[in-house]
Amino acid sequence: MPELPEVETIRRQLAPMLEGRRITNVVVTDPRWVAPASPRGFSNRLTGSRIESAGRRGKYFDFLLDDGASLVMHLRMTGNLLYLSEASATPSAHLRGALLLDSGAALAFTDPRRFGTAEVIASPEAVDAYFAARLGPEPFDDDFTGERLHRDTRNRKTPIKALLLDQRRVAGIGNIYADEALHRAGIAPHRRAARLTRAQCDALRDAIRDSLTAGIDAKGASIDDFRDAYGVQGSFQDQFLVHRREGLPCPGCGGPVVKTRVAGRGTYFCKTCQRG
DNA sequence: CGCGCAACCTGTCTGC
DNA sequence: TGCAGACAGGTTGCGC
Repeated sequence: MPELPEVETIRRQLAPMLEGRRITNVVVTDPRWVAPASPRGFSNRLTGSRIESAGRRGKYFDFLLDDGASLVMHLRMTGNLLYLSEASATPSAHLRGALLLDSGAALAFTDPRRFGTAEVIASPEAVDAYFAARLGPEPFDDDFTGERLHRDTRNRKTPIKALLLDQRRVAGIGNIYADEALHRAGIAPHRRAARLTRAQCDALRDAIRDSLTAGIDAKGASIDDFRDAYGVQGSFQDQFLVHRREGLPCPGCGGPVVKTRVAGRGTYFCKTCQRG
């Protein structure tokens, strides 16, 4: 579910509601959500802080606090972050924790599969180090170029799809947008990265941006669990070119989309349009 | 270092 | 209907 467009959709909705608000209480209903911190320690650390901004890096939320620390969250597979204008409306199903705000609203984290995380990172420098260790360039930043992608693929025999899923190469792409971008670029997902030409890397860079932009415009893809900050489904799943479309016609040639397995993930592509 | 894969969890769907 | 097994959008750590 939550790849860059889904996280960005929520971030855009939350930013105006959270910025300038003070956290009046924090409830942790699943200790795993904040581990290795303790629920009490997590709650005490955040209570009284003001949220300065709602940022994003890759698939991570980065809520900057007034003391320079950041509250960093990740939805992993099935997490949802819901904005509730009335704190009393906090959902009970799969609730992992909630922040109560001085506006009377609440931010609730739900997650059936319990992979999602929340943690406080003490300083801007520590946040930079945290992301630098895990994430490559943002797909829309100037330093993510076809040239860079070409350089990063040299001597790499891993399938290009596996490389796109590696967050240190480029941040924010997951299984959905990897399939969609590779189709747009006409590249087979199992193609060895080192075999891509410079022109293909240029095309792939553009295809990644186009796929992510389309996803953001559609307010994300809701295959199953994903909801935006107001509990509403996205619509990008209705525009998928190949992902989850096994046996359905390829929008490029009309031939059947095939399902295979690449990098351990369910992978969808068109054998005719993706020969590169 | 590069790569593949299991593990972390729960829910849902498929096939017998 | 019941049940075992496969599979699901992500990330990390381990073994080779």
